[in-house]
Amino acid sequence: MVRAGLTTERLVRAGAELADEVGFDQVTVSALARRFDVKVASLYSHLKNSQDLKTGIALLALEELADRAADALAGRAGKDALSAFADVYRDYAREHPGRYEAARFRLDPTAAAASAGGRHAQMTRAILRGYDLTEPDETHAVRLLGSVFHGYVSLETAGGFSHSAPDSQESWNRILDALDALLRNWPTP
Amino acid sequence: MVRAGLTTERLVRAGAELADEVGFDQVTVSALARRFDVKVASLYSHLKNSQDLKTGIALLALEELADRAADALAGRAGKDALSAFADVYRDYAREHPGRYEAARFRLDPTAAAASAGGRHAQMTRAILRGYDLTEPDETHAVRLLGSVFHGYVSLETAGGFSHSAPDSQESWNRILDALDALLRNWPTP
DNA sequence: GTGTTTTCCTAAAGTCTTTAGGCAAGTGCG
DNA sequence: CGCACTTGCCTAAAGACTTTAGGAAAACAC
Repeated sequence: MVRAGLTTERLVRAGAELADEVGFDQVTVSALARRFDVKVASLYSHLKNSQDLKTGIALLALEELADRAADALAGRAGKDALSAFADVYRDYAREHPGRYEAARFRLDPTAAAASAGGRHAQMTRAILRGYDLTEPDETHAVRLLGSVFHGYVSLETAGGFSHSAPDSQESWNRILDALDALLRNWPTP
Repeated sequence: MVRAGLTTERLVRAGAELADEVGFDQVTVSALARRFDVKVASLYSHLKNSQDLKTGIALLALEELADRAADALAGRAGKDALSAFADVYRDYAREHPGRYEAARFRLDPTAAAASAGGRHAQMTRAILRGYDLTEPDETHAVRLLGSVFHGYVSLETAGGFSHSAPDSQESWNRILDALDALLRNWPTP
């Protein structure tokens, strides 16, 4: 019989597509096998288990997101960099909801260390270099930005801001304005 | 044989406890049946299905959270109200991680309408009455606060801020200071 | 006390995960 | 080229969860 040409790489990539189509939590080894028209057990030569597949998708998503962010940041600073960076997250979540969910998947410490998580933190710090913050305020600000971006995107994706005025896009713009103002004027107690 | 005295109410309540112990996504009709020492099929007289159970837990969590927030807000205004409100979310998530996850569960529109979601939005608006914001800025600010609180709590719960200085509690305090300053000084383009 | 309703049960089918062991398709070496 | 070897996909099977159908006994109503 003709072989399907499975590899871990291809499986993870297809898993990511599947996630975008049906949701990350609906990604299943069985569904993936169906997609390749192959028996379920065959996938276990390439994947340790179901968790392994999900971890793979999460790592892929974090990588892609970091790549896009790095691109967006090139040649920008200040508010410009802040907006571009934030938009990368929001756009990615809208284009690839399943992958975005995956990026929020709780990784075990080993996987987390090997992930692009560090790049994300570094880039956030790079943006803050356009503002006059010193430690520990810079770290507080990193955490604030992470919270706002993740929080907004996840509420928006969950449908929180649809069906009500004003438009979500407008809130997003004004929130970025507000964050810029805040960072330029970070309060000292 | 002696009856177990199951009711939807008791099942949902036990489901919430289970969620706090093993995580919301590990809450299963089977596990719940074991907890009541009863056969699985018996639960289906009280629950439409597994989704129904999860929705019930989500509604319970939203209710509890709204009750706590209402208590915390009583007699407070301004920064004081802001901090108290924010702490309710954070503390609840730390005390009841499973329930908090449940509160983030995507409800179908019918359940969402019947949920305490509206109370949460109303209370956020009440806090903002202590600041000088007019529409549509008030709505933008509601969305910002929701994003920060949800985002911070969910990153913190996922372990994002542990094992690194400064202490998460300190970031939380400084972020609340920053939000207070921002709301007192909301930028107009 | 009889009749009705409610509560829990047994049984069964469908899905997903994961492991064990097998045959055949590709690969490498003489 | 032909052979052994490795790898890739298969069949088989067991265990867990979900959900439905239909039955028996407990609780209740009069």
